[in-house]
Amino acid sequence: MTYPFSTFESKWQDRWRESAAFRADADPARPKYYLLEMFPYPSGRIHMGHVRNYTIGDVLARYRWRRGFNVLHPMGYDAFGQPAENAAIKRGVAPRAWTDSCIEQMEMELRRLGFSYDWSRRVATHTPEYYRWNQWIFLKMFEKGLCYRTHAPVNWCPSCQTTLANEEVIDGKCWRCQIPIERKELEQWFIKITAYAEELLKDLDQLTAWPERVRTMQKNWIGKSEGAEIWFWVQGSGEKIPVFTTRPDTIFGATYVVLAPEHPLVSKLIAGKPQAAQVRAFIEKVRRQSKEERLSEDRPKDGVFTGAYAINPVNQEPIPIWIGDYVLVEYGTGAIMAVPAHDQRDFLFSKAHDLPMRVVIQPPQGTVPLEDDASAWKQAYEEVGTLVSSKQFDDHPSDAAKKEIAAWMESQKMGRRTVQWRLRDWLISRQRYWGTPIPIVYCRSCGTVPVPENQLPVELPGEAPMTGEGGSPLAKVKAFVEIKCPKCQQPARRETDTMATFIDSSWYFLRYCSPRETKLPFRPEEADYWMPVDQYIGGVEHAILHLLYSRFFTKFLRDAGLTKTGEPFQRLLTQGMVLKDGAVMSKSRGNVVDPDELIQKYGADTVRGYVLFAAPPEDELEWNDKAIGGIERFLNRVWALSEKAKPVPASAAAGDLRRKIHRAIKRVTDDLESFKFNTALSALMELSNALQEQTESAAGFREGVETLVQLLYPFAPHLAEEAWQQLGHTDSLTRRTWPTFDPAALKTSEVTLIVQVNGKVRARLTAPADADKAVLEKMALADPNVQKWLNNQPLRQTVVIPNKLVNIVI
RNA sequence: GCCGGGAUGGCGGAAUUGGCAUUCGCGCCGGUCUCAAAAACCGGUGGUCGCAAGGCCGUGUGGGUUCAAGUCCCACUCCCGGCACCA
Repeated sequence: MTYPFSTFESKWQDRWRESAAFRADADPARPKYYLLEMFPYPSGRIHMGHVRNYTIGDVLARYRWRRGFNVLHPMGYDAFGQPAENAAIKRGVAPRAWTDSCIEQMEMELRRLGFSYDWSRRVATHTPEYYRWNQWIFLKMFEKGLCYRTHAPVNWCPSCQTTLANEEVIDGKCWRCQIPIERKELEQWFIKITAYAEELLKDLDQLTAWPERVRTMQKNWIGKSEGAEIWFWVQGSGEKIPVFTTRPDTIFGATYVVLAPEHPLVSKLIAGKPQAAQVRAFIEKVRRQSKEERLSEDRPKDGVFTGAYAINPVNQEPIPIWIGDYVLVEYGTGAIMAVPAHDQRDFLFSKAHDLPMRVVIQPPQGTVPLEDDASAWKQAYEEVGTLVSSKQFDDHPSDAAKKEIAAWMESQKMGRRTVQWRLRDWLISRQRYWGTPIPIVYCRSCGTVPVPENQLPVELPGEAPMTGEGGSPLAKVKAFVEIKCPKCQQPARRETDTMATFIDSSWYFLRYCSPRETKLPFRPEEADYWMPVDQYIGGVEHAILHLLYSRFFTKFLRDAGLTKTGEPFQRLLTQGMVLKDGAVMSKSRGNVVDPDELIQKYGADTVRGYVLFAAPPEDELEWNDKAIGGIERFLNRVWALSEKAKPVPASAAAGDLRRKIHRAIKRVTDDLESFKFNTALSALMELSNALQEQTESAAGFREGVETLVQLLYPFAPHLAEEAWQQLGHTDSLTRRTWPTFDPAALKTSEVTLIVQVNGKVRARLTAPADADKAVLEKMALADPNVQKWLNNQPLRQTVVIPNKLVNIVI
């Protein structure tokens, strides 16, 4: 017999909604708490990952309300994206209708879990009221020169039929469909996120309440390298080859230069040279290779001599210019200076093509010097050391020489100090229908014209032919494409690509602050009150993509004067995945557990309780169909206790029971502050077990049950509210002040100490709390068990830790 | 290769931050109730030796510090995640 959850869960959900229990309004007089969970893509039904994410958020929101905070806890839908469009292609449903019905279904299921959202702030990114501000922000960026359109090699997913940002390519595959991406040369829109690279990197240091893992991932992704650009002039021509290096200290050891096969200078260098045909054949060969093939490590480094020479600026030495497949055109300057003695890749290349090596760094004194004959080496020496054969820099330590040589070369106009980033500008054009139209018009006489602000939103047409055969569907909608130029009124064409949907989610947390605002994306004064998000919760799969873009957007909007916040998310909790049989739940594996079915069977509180109890929030959660029964039994017992306590008059708890009650308050409170929901529930179970052993006439029985119900509230709010009412209260627990514990109540008059002999537990003794060290030592030595182990041997040392232990060393 | 995280009973996981290893829950074993089963409730449950009292061993491996180590230090193994011919 389970407790009658089905009769009261919906009742409390209705009551919370009718009383607007979780409605939040900006109120500078009250401390705010902005709690946010990553909003879902409306796929139709919620899955266990959603349940876990949103349950964690709900526990914290309810707890914060009860701690007196003004809590902003909104929910919405990240509603643009490919699944809706794919459904349209497959089944002929209009994306908007499909999306709207998915939202409806999802919201019903979310409501059945009793989450404490301020539903009045709901946003959905596919509405013109929302996406017009994507366009508005895009135009602001365009004004500031942060949006540009250019012809570039881009990532193309042949299955999704669209371009992708670098962040959307995982292991050379599309993040959405796992299909290997291709390179294409296309004209596309980019956002200059690299303009914020330095700040995005630097501010990671402020994010001390983010998981180290996420900060490291972002740091790696941004990839800052400090070094120098060095200019090598081509012998007998006016051409300059800039190379980037992080090791200017090795410049005197540069014995050749290597260009990427795609380097723009190649054709000039080989013109009229006998090597020309061979070079062209090599470039053709490289072009035919896939990116993975070319980048796979431990394959021999292939290359070819151009016939041209460059001058090493520091010693005027002519050195050969090669082309090599290990040099990437998209990083640095697409060309390198090769120092085979001190770079492993150059070392391997020089071995393969019999190129000269020169040692310019010797290991620090006291270690074995390098063999003079470098041809016998097995690998390059990449460590620090002392410079040799480097003219005026001889005997300088290599790490200091990095800066000295770079500065000297800058003064001699041989190059400049510079920084390279791995981060690329963000490609945002998508050749898809279901997204925000890019608010740009192309005019024959005026060129690229931004749509004027007063003409926003550029509405997405309700229908477009979607064939799945590629090409932007909007290009086929005449009424959309053909327009008069906003500047000269001559016939012009609209941009027909849509924006990457990651733009939608890059500022939605600001929109929640003023979800119905019509003049601006959000009201600055409201954002100033609510922002930053105090606690953000979501999956670690967004560690780079969404979190990096959101940080960038926030910084841009700050610089545009709309918000004072520079970092959107103060604290970040990345919840672990929900697994079944050791694997992520998926339809194709057939290991999906449907949350809604479980709610029917066990009730929302049990499902919530289980996902909180089964594992710490950051860890993976292995679903166990049997273990959920443990939570069911626990909640049943709480229900039974509240029924038992109903007729019992209040009486003050004392002694042991009082201690257990206050201990539970302390533990649950501490655990909520540090997100240890699993141990918080353990503490509640212990209190419940302790009450179970009491008769209802025991002093403080009612107090114990009432405390249990109060502490259970954030985890199982429906049951707690119902039980609270059963116990004769008329107020809702939602706004009732969180219980506090009395530190004095935690103390006991007697404590059990352990007695160790040589570090092993040999006896236990009961002593008054805070007893004197000498007294405890005496008691311990008098214990018969201890006597037996001491066996009259002389004592060497005795360690006494009051209230804990006595350790006797013999 | 570089960076980040981890390894504790049959299982999920605890351990007041150096002080009784395994809270709590699942599973399993035994019992109560029942014609029976389920549910519920009660008891037990790291390994090993022992009739018992009790002993010995035990937190990935090897060493160290300490009266005392899951926790600190050194060296390693394996697993998970990120980056990577990035110059």
